[in-house]
Amino acid sequence: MTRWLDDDEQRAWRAYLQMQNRLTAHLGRQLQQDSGLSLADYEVLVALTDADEGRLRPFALQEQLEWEQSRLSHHLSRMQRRGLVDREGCPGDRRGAFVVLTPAGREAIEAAAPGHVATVREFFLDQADREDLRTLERLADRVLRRLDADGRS
Amino acid sequence: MTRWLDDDEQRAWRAYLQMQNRLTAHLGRQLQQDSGLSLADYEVLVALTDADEGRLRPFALQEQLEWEQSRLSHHLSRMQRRGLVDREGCPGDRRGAFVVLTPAGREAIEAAAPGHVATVREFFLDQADREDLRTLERLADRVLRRLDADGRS
DNA sequence: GGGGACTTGATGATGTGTCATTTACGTCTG
DNA sequence: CAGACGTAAATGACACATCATCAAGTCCCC
Repeated sequence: MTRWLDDDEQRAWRAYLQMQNRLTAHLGRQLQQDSGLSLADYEVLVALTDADEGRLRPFALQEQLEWEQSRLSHHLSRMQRRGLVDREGCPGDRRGAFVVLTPAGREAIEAAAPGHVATVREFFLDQADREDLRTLERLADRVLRRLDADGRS
Repeated sequence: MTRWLDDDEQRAWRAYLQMQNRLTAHLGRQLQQDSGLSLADYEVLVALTDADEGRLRPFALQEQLEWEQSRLSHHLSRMQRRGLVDREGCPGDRRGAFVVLTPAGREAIEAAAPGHVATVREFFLDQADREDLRTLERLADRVLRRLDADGRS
């Protein structure tokens, strides 16, 4: 006997889904048009920028981004083709590799970040007060814990 | 002068992004594995099920789903190939067409829905109380209004 | 009723994500 | 040190999304 969603649940869930879809689409379009980067590119570049010397092992990047290994590999190939990152061999573990931020990659992320942050602020953060943010963070953390619990079983 | 995110904002935004990515991935995987449908398939089938006689004009479907026209067209082609929907000519407007739910499509959505709803409940709704849902809905509505305001300018 | 503008919808090219598999190297154990 | 097992990463096939463009029909106004 399925317990379907009641009206409150239905409205909240749909509103959430709609916000997710439209906000993500909007952020992606802004980034793409203003900087020629996708949201995925942006995430990769941010992670590399935060890393020491702009270099990371792919598997470290993978854990940080929570991407599938194969997705990362394909994406890095495309970014490499565009000159945003480069791959280097890893001394000491010859299976391994390093992903390195190129100068062009660093330029791209530095040019893109202000506009992206401004857009996140304008369309999301400015629509929420501190209390909303706390509630959202608490909810998200609980959902994530629930997902973790499931994955590890 | 970019105003970067402060700690509270950073944490909330990241938690939201992470929840979004992982929850969507989890829901998609559950649906795919248990029913052989993608989330996109599911949305299309739900819209058709709600429609009178399981038939809709593609452009009506498009507005309801808020998809790009081309995405819908491609997706319908794939679903048609799999026998989930069918296309029919539209009397009265010979440009137009109808998308029709096939018996197989109806079976698929009826088989998939209970599991999907249960998963949404287990991983999302059960992690929120009524107050959380109200807050989320209010926030989502405000973000959506902001997006609307931008689009129409 | 003829011609432009809009609407409905399909298509091809390209970039992206996932799954399954492969390659190559490391590690541990008998 | 040989073989089994595990780990790092790449690859190929396919499903999906987006963009630009096209084809065909409808609407409207002169």
